[in-house]
Amino acid sequence: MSAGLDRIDLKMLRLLQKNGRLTNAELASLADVSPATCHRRTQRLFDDGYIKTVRAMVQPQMVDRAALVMVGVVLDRSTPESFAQFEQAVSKLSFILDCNLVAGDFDYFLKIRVRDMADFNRIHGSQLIALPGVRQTRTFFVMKEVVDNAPLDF
Amino acid sequence: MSAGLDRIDLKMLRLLQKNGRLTNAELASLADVSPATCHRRTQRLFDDGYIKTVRAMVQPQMVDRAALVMVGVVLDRSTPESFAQFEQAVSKLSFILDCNLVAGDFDYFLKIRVRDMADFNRIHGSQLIALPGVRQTRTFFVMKEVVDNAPLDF
DNA sequence: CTAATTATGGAAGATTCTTTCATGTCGGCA
DNA sequence: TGCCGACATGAAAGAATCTTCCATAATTAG
Repeated sequence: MSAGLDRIDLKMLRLLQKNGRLTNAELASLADVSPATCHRRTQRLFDDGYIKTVRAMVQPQMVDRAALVMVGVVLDRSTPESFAQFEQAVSKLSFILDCNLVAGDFDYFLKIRVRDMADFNRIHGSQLIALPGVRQTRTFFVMKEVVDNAPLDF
Repeated sequence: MSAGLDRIDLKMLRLLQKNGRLTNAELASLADVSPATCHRRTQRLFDDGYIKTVRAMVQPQMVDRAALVMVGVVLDRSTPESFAQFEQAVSKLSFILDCNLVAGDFDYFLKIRVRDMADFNRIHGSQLIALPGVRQTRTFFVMKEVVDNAPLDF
């Protein structure tokens, strides 16, 4: 698997992914190492970039972002400049959770969270179709979230 | 906005979403409350379900999951039983990060992380098309991740 | 086999957590 | 207005945890 990670590192990564609030003492106990070693190893996992951040997963419904929408986007032209312009504009829209350049019938796929359908319609009309170089969008309203942002399995 | 959350709660939620490793003392200082109050409020945010979990965000490349794929799925029949069977099977596949029932040309959208394209092809042939009730799948390989799992804006 | 490098756990001072308690704030009600 | 109850707040202090130092053990290179 990944160079530089032994069995203990992997165990710690999995534990921290499941529960980022484990204290160093708890993690040490679960990973069968001393608190001192655990502390050093955890620091290394952060310093070397194995863990990007630790994030509290806020329940969307609780902060009025219950509606999830997937949007396929086709651009006018498939030039690097067109792509770059689109991507730069997308990065400034905070309601866009995912934006991926894909191979297939679309150029980009967006994952968007908003308050409700009315909110999405407003945003679609005013901000999405106004993104640079957009020829066409196809909207897929999410009716049921079966799996949402599952932890990485490794 | 959300009932039961004042300005301080929202600030704490945003801070914890950005950095789930903030100590209580740090969070208290950033939110301009005493550590005692901060501690009580944080506990309430967890107990009342505003924060689902805290998760270390593991860099996929570092654990050999560099390939991202979006898959649109169409089922044979649109019956509740068919949907339920499909969803139950999907929930057991740990490489599926997102699974959403959508309105539009597909029944479901999947977001999948694997090692590489070869790995996906193997999984597609052996596990995806074998899911119960699948009539057709359409695969969109992600060529560039522009925005990946951005924090909620609220 | 030896030496150098690296990793490990115990120990201890510094920091932080967590609870208690007295005080302060707000809204309802006579 | 004045009183009361419910709730929130910050200071304080014992308990727990963090973080670093150090001597030792394990691993690797030559």
